[in-house]
Amino acid sequence: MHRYRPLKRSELPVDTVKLARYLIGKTLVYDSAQGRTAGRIVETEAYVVGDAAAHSYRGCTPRNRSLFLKRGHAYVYFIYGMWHCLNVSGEDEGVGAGVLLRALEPIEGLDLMLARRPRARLDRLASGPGALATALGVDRSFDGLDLCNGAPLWLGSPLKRSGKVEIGNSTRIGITKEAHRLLRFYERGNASVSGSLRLRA
DNA sequence: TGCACGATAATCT
DNA sequence: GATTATCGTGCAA
Repeated sequence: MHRYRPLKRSELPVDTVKLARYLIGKTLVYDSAQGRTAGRIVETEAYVVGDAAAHSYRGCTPRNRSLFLKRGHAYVYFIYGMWHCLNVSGEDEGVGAGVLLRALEPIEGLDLMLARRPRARLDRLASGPGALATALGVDRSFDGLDLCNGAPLWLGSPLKRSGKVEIGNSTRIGITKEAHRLLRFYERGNASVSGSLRLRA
């Protein structure tokens, strides 16, 4: 069995950038009707206050209101007509900012993830934000969910693991505005980080 | 390994 | 009507 426990909201750093870095190495668990899928978070991006690339930049709208919930809530949006992306709100209530979860290293429920993404290699089942949401079965119905309050989708403590984990820092992927900002965090060398070799070095 | 490209729909202006 | 925080395929090297 794997040993991890739900994180309390009080354990989450209050600043969105700190939260993005903090979440690397933590776990994300979804207890669905079909069973549990879980993974180790290996790639995140921060979308901060005053950031033109952030969905919250133009203020609160019906679509992005979950980003304005206090830290630890899910913001799920649909993009490119095909994919869902899962974010964690990062600030106090009324402040719009969040962390995009970009990749997981699969830990539990690999068979279930594979059923949801039949063509994926095992270490790439949840590599990339759209793939991550698909592998877990996350969609818009999860929008606004509190991830720190006993919901079936939750953030968990890290697994014990030997060796030191180095956290890399780079520009964010797939954006045009504020493209120079170093707000992407990832576990160096982990095969489940999205993209090519260069992006996980 | 590294590009280009097409599929596809909600949201906001 | 423009925009978009993507993925998988296909082809070149």
